[in-house]
Amino acid sequence: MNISKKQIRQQRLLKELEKNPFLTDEQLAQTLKVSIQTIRLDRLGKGIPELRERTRQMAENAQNKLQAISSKDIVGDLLDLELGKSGISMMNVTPDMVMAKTGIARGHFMFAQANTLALAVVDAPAALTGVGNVKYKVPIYAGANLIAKAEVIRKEDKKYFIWVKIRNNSQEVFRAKFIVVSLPNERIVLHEDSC
Amino acid sequence: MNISKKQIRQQRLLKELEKNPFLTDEQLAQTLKVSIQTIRLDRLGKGIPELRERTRQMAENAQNKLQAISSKDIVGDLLDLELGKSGISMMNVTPDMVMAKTGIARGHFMFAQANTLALAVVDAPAALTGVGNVKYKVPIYAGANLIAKAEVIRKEDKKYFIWVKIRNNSQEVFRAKFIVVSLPNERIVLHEDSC
DNA sequence: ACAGATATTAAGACTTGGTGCTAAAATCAG
DNA sequence: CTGATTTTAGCACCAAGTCTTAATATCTGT
Repeated sequence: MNISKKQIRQQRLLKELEKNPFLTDEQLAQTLKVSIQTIRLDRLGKGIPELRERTRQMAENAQNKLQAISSKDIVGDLLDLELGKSGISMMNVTPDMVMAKTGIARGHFMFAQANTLALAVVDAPAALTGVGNVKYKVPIYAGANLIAKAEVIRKEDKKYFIWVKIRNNSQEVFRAKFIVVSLPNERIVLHEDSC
Repeated sequence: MNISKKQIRQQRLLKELEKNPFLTDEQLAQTLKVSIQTIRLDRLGKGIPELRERTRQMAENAQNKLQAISSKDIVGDLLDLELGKSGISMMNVTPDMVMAKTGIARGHFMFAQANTLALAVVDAPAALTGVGNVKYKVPIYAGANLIAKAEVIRKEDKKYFIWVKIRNNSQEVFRAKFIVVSLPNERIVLHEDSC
């Protein structure tokens, strides 16, 4: 039965670290009521790195994720792109995109995927101007693999009319029509103070 | 002139750490061609903590930010809320919300603000279903302080028709109409596999 | 109940990336 | 050239480990 005692402790260890990854071996030893050495052995057995390494990984990881989420210009992975014509992107719905209460993905992620894909299709420093007929058809849950297809359906001077449809397992879950205006490069440099 | 030499070095130090915060004093000493002790003095003078502390702060910070950005159900700060009727929220446009090329805020942030405000007004585990007439009127740059006002303009059974307008300095920059359907609590618990 | 295996604890030497302190050497400025 | 400032150096110490070796405990099957 000692095996299970050990295993239970190791599970507890994992949970504690999930709650608070900044715990030292000493603190862990106290809360789990074993010696430091046992904690070290458990970490070794489970392949859990030491506090500093954990911290470092988190810092890097979170930094990357932040960049990916917020300062990247494409939300989702671009799979295919015909400039000025069409594009396809893929996005995985991760657990942190869903609402805590319901488990349903928050709508702006789909919107972001569609929006950025539309902007990618229009290659130009571009400002999105108008949208019509955005529709969420089915609620999405974590784990879904969303495929967005964008198509330019009309072009008038600087205005692009773009349809984006998102599917999950060949079921359409979202669609939007964007009107994107491609701006000339010059006016854009003055980026202090909105308007 | 030694004062300026020192100051220049300290500026370089800051820049190096901005590029890569994971540098040890030893590495910094090498790249700046001074002794470790000088680096330590410089850090002390500038109030820059040691590598581990920096890493820890980044990890915490980034984690918080991640949670704030992605797992929070409200994007922006809720200023006022009359359930089922109206709501007001505020969001600050930070530099990481803008497109690198143009400095213009990516549209899905405004969408997210409007969307989450609309969902907050309808208090219920709710799924957004349809949108019409989303309009981006003016490009937004970093530093803007966006005020979103949501108003329920019609209600049919479980469907709420909501207008959201976002203003920056009393200038309207965005508007959207959402149709939000409030779901009964029960159907929602089955949150494995979309659909 | 006892041997053998498994698990836990202990102890000591060493590592990284520092802090804090004192002191010497170098550089600069008037 | 002198005094102040800046830069190096050296040493003791710390946290949070690693790695190793060894001693206890605890369990398990017979």
